[in-house]
Amino acid sequence: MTMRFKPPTKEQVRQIKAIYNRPHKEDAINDPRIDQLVEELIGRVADKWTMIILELLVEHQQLRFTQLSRQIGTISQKMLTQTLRFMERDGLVARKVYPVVPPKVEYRLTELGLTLSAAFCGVWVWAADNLTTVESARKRFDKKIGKAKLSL
Amino acid sequence: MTMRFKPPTKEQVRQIKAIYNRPHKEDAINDPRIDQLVEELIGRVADKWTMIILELLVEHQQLRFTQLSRQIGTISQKMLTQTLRFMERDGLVARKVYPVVPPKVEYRLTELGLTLSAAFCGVWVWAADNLTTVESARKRFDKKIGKAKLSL
DNA sequence: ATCTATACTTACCAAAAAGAGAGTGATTAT
DNA sequence: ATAATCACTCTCTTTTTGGTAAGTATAGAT
Repeated sequence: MTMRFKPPTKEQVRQIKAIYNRPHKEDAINDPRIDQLVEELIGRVADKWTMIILELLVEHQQLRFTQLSRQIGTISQKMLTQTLRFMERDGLVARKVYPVVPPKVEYRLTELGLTLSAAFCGVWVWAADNLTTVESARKRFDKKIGKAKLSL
Repeated sequence: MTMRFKPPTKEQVRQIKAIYNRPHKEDAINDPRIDQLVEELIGRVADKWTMIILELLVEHQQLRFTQLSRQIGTISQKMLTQTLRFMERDGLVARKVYPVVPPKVEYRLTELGLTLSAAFCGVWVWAADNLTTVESARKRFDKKIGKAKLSL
């Protein structure tokens, strides 16, 4: 049984860094205490609204609060504010306030935000490539086991 | 103002696919209906427990229920079962049941699961590289705005 | 006869996250 | 005078999530 796909090797890590045009810090990869922080960071950053906002700002360069709200359509003001605040705090978006009335605030990605969207590219590609695989796996599972088993 | 970091280009996407050793399906990238599914899939897959289990199974090849439970330490049985079920349904882990008593069940990653862990590699690398950047951004924000602003 | 081990399932409950909707404050348009 | 715009904030309610603790089935060990 040959394995066509393997977990990422150090060489892959190096190549990925090269694609994103970032210097290779050997030690950061092996530091164990980083794991927890990385996990927390990914948890924060890999949520629905954050990813949508990231995509929209990559596409449009800069958007105002209501423009974002309208583009997303289903987000509540509360969630939009909250998500933008967190992203701002993490240094992913920059907030530019114009002292006019009615108020005007523009959001754009920082360089860090842009690199994050680039980093997500791999996952995005994976998801796009494996959509049908996952869907058929689900169908197979549901047929065999029944959906009831999933709601605990 | 030169921009050192840019969002992923088509060429980057191609290179990433090459690293993960997968064929390049041009059309999948531009299909709009994919966005939603990708988002849902990432939301499912980018949660705390899923990522931890993914990492553990990459490292240990196969583990039994209680072994996973002990390795993680803080997970409840309920969450472990639930997460494993979802991963199985999505075709990320394979479940091997030995018909013995007391029961014995082994979990291992499928090929799909392995490719997912590889795809997350880019995000992992990003998080590891930008940990300090994010942390100092947070400090700066908290000093200027005050933490109170984040709890809505 | 009782205890242990395994891989769960079920019912219940608390906490956290998210949505709905009204309010704010200043200014320009009607 | 009234309404509309914008970027929020605040409160209240609903939904979702996750933890706890108990139960199940069966075989072998003590």
